Amino acid sequence: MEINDFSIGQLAKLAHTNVQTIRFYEHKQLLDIPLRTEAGQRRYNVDSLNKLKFIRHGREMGFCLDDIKELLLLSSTRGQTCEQIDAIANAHLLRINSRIKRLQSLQTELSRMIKSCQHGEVANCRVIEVLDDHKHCGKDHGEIEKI
Amino acid sequence: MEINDFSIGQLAKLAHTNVQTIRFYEHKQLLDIPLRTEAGQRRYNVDSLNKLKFIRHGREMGFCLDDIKELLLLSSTRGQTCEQIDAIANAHLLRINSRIKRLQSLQTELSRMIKSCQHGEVANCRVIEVLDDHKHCGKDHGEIEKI
DNA sequence: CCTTGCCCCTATAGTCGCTATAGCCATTAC
DNA sequence: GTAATGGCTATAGCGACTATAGGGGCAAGG
Repeated sequence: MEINDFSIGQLAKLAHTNVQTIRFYEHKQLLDIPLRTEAGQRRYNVDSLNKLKFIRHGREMGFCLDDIKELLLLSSTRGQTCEQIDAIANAHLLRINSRIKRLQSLQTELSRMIKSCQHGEVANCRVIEVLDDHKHCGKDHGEIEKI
Repeated sequence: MEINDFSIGQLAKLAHTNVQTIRFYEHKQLLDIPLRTEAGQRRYNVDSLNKLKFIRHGREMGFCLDDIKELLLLSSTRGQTCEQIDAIANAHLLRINSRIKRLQSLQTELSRMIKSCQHGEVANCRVIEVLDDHKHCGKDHGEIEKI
């Protein structure tokens, strides 16, 4: 394997990704269309590897692919201020914050529910009671946020 | 609208759901197959409504449909202990706890990153730097948990 | 009588970020 | 010769819906 010419399998190993994911990113236009060998196999270089690693880092931090696409674009326009980059990061942070809040209130509700269950018969099970409960019905049952 | 015979649209309103979701739950066998009018329209009663509300409450608490299916089943087997119910709830609580932890560490990392950005040029942007960073490469890049 | 509007029906595709499968081709080792 | 490996494309699957296309029935208004 030369340092600047590897197959999709080699690229996958180097980036700790798997092969289908790379083809998927190509399809989604996050990775450029690579050169091909005569036999039709994709060939990559260190630039592809760096781009792929960038994408994976972004994913590890929870950015969606659209954000990452934008970040990739912005990151290559050296010479401008990073306002837009910061905006994307900040928006992401806000999403994370609200998701944490949502999960924490679920956590509270769930543990209270579980604690108050007497572990007796199903008929008296507190968990079922809560789920059966219609007290809160008719209120704001909008979208159920992703948890 | 009689109290014990309503259309899918009426049921949807009563449960603050939408019509397709009801058909979807039927397809997924969470709701029983309803009776039909001569014209082929679904007809529901209060039992269907209660079951649907149960499902929605479960979803609001973050249970997945498989869990809810199980909970529905267990809730109708009156006379047994609620061990299995508690197990489902506890497993769910654990999932929520670990998701909170994951999100909190992302939160920390993200806000540190944003804070340390000097809001200058893209070339020096701390956000891009972190995403470009290969220090952590080669370590445990397993699955990316859902956030 | 005809149109408009509303509600219902089925079947199918789209979301997101992959993962997995089927079925094929090319290279390499034995 | 043949088996293993790794590449290719195209397509389906996950979860929990949502949305769309294309159709039918029924009542009120013109």
